Amino acid sequence: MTTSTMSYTSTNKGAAPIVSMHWFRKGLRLSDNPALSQSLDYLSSTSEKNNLNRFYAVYILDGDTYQLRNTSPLRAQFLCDALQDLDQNLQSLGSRLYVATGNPTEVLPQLWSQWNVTHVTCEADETGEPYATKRDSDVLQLAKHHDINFHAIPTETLFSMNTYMELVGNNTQKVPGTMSAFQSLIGVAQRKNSNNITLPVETPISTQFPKTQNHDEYKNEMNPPKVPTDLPWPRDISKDELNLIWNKSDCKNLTPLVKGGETAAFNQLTSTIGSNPAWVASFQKPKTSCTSIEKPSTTGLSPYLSLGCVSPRTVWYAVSDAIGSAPASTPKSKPPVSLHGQLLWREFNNLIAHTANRECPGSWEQMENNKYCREVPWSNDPELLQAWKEGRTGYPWIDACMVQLKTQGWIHHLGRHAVACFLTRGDLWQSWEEGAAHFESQLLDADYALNSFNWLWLSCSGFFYQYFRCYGPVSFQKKNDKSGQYIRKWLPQLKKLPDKYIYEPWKAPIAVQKASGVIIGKDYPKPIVDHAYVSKENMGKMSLAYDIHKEKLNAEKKSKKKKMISSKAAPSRKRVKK
DNA sequence: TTGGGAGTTGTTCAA
DNA sequence: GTTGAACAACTCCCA
Repeated sequence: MTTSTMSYTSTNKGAAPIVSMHWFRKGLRLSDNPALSQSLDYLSSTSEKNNLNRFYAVYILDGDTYQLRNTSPLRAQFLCDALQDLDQNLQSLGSRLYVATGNPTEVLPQLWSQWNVTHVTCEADETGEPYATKRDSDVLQLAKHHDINFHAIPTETLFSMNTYMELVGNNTQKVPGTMSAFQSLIGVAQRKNSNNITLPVETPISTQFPKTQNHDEYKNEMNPPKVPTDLPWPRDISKDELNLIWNKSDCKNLTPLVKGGETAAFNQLTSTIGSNPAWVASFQKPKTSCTSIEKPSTTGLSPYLSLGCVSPRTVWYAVSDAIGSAPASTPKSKPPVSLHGQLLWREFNNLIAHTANRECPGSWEQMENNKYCREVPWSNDPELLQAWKEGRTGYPWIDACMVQLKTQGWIHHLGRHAVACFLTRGDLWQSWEEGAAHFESQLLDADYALNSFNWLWLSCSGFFYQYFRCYGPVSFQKKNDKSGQYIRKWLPQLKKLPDKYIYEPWKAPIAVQKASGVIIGKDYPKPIVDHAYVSKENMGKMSLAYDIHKEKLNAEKKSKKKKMISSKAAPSRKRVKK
C-alpha cells in the first residue's frame, strides 16, 4: 500500500464545524508530528474561527498491533507510560488523550458518529506489516463510507518509503541490498531535497486547540462507547480486552532501562546527545562497550524511536548540532558507524522491510518467501529454545545477557549479536524466527523492520554472509571484561567465582565451586552444547545451505532465460499459425 | 561480463 | 598489551 492511496478527501466541501481527530498509533509525541499538525491545521483553515470546531486525540489499545500483540509486562508498561505522558502534555495545552480499547475498525466509526468527526489524520505505517496494512486499508474504506477526510502521513523515517521507491524507479529489484549502496541512494535523496533532511515541524501550542471545547463532557456519561474515562494512566486492562497476560505485579522485580514518554525521551536526548558534543562527534558504534553495568554506552534512545516518542529528524538534527559544537580537534566519525549512521541503518531497515512485503506481503518476519532470506534447515528443539530464553545455557555471558533482557528490556547491540549468533548459526541451530519473536516480546525498542533485519544478519540468512566469523560465547566478552563484572551483576549465583572460571564455570574444580557457593549442574547449569564442536559442525551446515541456495538461483536463472527465449519466439509462431 | 574491493562489531596465535 | 596474519572463504557492488 503506497501512502498516496492512504488518503481520502471528503466530497462535502461546505461542512462546518470542523471536527478533527488525530489517531495516535506510533508517533506518540507532540513534537515534529506532521500528522498531528495537519489535524490542527484543518481547524484553522476555516475562513473565520468557528466556536463549534473540535479536536480529539485518540489512541486505541488494540491487542493485535505490533506494539501489543506479543508484549512482555515491561514493554506494555513502557507503552502505558508513553500514553500517560502524551495525555499530560495534551492537557497542558488544554486538550487530552482519549484512550479506547478494541479493534479500530469497530471503535473508530463509533467515535466518528458520536463526535461528528469530519477529518482524521494518523502517521502512515510504511513497513507493510500485515496487520497494520489491513487495518489502515479497512479504516480508509470506512472513512470513505462515512465521507470523512482521512490522511495518513509518513512521519517515522527521515524520508518516506515512497521517496526511496521513486529514486529506484519503483523497481524493487533496484532497492539497494547493502548499507553502502543505501548510503549512495540517500545521498541522492539529500541532493534532491536541497541537500537536507526536512527540518522537524513545530510543536503545537495551546492557541491551536479549540478553546471552547469541554473535555469533561464525556467523563460522567453512564455508558460511554468504549472510551475509558479513568485516565490518567496506567490503569489495569482486563485480559479479555487485550488478549495478553499483564498484571502490574509482573513488573515488580523488573527495572526497565528507561521510562516511556516524550518527556523522558527529550530528557534522554539532552543528557546524552545534548551534553557531550565530542562524544557524539566521534561516536563509533562497534567501539561502544557491551560491558557497562550502570548505564548504556550508547544513547538509549532506541525505545523512544520505536514508539515514536521522539522523531528521527529531531534526533538527526540534535546530532548535527552536537557535532557542530564539538571542538575542531575532535576526530569525526562517519556513517555507517557514526550516530547519523545509526539513523541511516534504521532507515535502510525500513526500506528493506517495505520492499520484502511489497514483493510478498507478510514475508518480512519469516524465512519462507522472504526475498532477503536464505533457506537454512534450522532444527526445532523447544528445550534448547527455552533454555536460551530463560538464560540456562550454561554459558554465563549468554545467560547474563538473557537475564538483562528480561529485567531491563534491553541489551547492548553486541550482546544481542552474541545471543542471536548463539541461538542460530553459532551453537543451538534454532530458527531466527523464534529468536526474533522472543526479542519482539521483550525489547523496549522492539521494531518490526529492525528486528527481522538484525536476525537475518546474525543468522547469516541475509545481508551478512561470513558465517565462518562466529562469536564465541566465552572468547568475545572475555577480552572486553576480564573479571566478568557484567556476569556477576546479572548472575549473582556466580558472583563469588574466581576470574579464571567466571566465563567457564564448569572448568572450576569442585573445591572451587564449593568455596564459591555454586555447584555446576545443580545451582547453575552445565553448558548445553560444546561450542568448539557445534560451531564447526554448524559452519559445515551453513556451507551446504549456501551451496543449495546457489544451485537454486542457477536453476531459476536458467528457467528465466528459457522463458525469455520462448516468449521472444512466440510472435513468430503466431505468424506461422496465421 | 568479470574481477577486484569492500563489508558497522570473529578467533587464535605468534611476534 | 598491541598488531598482523592465518583461518578458509562468504556475497554484493561497481568499474
